[in-house]
Amino acid sequence: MATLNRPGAEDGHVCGIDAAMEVIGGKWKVLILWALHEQPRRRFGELRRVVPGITEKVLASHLREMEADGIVDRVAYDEVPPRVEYGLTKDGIRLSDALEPLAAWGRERRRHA
Amino acid sequence: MATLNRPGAEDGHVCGIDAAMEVIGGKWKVLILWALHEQPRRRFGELRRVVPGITEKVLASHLREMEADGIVDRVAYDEVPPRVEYGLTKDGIRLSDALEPLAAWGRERRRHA
DNA sequence: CTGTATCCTTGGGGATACTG
DNA sequence: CAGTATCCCCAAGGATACAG
Repeated sequence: MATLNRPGAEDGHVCGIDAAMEVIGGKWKVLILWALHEQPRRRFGELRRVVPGITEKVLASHLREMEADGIVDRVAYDEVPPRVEYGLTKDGIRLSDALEPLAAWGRERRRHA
Repeated sequence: MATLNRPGAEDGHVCGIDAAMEVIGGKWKVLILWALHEQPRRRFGELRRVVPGITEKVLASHLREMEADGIVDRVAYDEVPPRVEYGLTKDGIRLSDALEPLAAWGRERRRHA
């Protein structure tokens, strides 16, 4: 187990979790991650449908941030009408896998709620 | 793997993760969790020191929310000066364990950053 | 279809002072 | 020591319109 006030944490992170939290901290990011983990190569409009309640603007900005964080990749096909497919990078897949125990905890908790 | 648009998700949660995210979503909550996982029975002032940057007000409100969520327990001793000790419930410990892979992901990512 | 561009709102969190 | 009580701020997110 890592130490909280570990010497050498000059990057502003005291443990690995908060570094991860910065990446998945956006309001809808884990849902987007989950959607792409369930089925990759999803299109923009598809994601909008599968993540109910999100607006175009927020979906777009979240996707862009996740791209910048190296967990989502974007493939644009030069067609008309335009087609864009989103998927997970290797790192995104590993993140998604790392999220599974947390998801199990949430499911379990809901069962007993 | 759970389905995103699972029928029967009338509680507003589409998968287990977002239920978990609601619990750990506060800005400092994972750090508090981590601190109590490392060493339970910590006192208020101790937590304030070990979670650098947090204010009294936010620490107090976070602790109260985590208590309400059933992951933190609070024991007040009737002494003067007052003494209060915070720890994790069973559920809090399980949550903390479920967070470990995520922490590992964050640490790994920092190594390669 | 896949997005920008604007404008606006809200509540989570910060600063500070105070109390039992 | 372990917290409340106030006041305040601002960035994340929402609504809507428009564009290539």
